[in-house]
Amino acid sequence: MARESLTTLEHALLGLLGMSPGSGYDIHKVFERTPLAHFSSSPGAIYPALKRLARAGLLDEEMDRRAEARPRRVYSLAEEGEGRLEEWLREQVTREELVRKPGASLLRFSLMESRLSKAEVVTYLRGFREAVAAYVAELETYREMAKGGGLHALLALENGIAEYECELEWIDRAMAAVDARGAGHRGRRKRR
Amino acid sequence: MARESLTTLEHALLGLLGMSPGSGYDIHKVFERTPLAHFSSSPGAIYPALKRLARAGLLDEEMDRRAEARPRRVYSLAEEGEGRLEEWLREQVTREELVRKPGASLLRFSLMESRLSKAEVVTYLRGFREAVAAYVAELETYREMAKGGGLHALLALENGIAEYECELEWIDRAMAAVDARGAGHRGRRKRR
DNA sequence: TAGATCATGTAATTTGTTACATGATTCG
DNA sequence: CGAATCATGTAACAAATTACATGATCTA
Repeated sequence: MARESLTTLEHALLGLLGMSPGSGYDIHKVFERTPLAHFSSSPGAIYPALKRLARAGLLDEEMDRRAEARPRRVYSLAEEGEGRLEEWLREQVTREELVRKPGASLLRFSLMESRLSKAEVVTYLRGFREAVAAYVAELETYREMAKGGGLHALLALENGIAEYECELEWIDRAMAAVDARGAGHRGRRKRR
Repeated sequence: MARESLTTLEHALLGLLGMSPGSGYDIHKVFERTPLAHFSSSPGAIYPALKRLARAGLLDEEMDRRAEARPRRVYSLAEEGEGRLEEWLREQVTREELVRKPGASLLRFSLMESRLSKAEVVTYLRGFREAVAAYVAELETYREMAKGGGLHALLALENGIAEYECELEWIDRAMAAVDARGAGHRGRRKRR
């Protein structure tokens, strides 16, 4: 059992349920009504994923039968799940992830706040920055080639470059913001 | 047969083969070596998709057996495929597409150059701009909410806002560039 | 009290991923 | 002449989408 690696959706579920336990419908609402919306809120994706994670021992499943209502299955992060989650949170941003899983790097950033130390967060952002900068450089090399092609192709390429440059600026702001804050939640202020 | 709507990959295949016919491996190379890389270059995605499109009558499949080499199946855009492609190219950008299919709106832009008139392109960009602006406005409303949450959540939200604002700037530049060029390829300079 | 929407899912189908298979050609 | 890489796929499997199903509770 237990596929080696989890999907982005599964990681998102671990992260969200790690913040506060909830049911499939709670997750559905988050995906429906917050900017996390690029995940599908379709039940056919969420419920089976929760079940998979529970079967794999990464989530605890608990039946909630207060009162009259239909019983709801409430999921919370199991210990093994914490391990897997933090392992994922510590993964560096790669070119591959940048290109093939847009949003994943940012998702990881937004879920690491309470689980990684400030130093780790800064390291993560530094790696993020490097990966983006390298990709921008790669895209620049296409520019000459694209000049031979059509106008739209060139513009589309420039869209990509601009987008990632904008990401770079954000990363710098984010580093400053993280830095400005005192020692992180898990930062364990230097003893005494 | 013929599912109602095509996937983004299938639309991309129609667009690429509409520019110049080619084999599955040619497509693979494009996805592998150009910034179109967010499509999977895996043969398991490409070859079946080509077959589907050929079966549906949107692509023409032709066996190329020059000389010694293994025969390659060369695909080109069929007439029905042109219709479907142009139909898709004329679709407006929606919030849904922006959120759930990142990259699709830009792909459409880059494939419409030789098939839509300059006026249509400008209209498309105008719609694109509106959709992005509306989405930025939507994200702004979350900002207040996010202040209650953690720092990372707020930063992630601001990343989204910054990214789409950057997209707005690009759209303006693109409109200017398209406009600056003479009457478009399909623009049929005013008679005489 | 009828209709919406909350809350929970299941099932059929399609798509995409990963891994494998195969033969030709080019490179060291 | 052996290894890489070009070029073509197939097969098994996992995952996501779409559509359906069901009952409770709120609301006009």
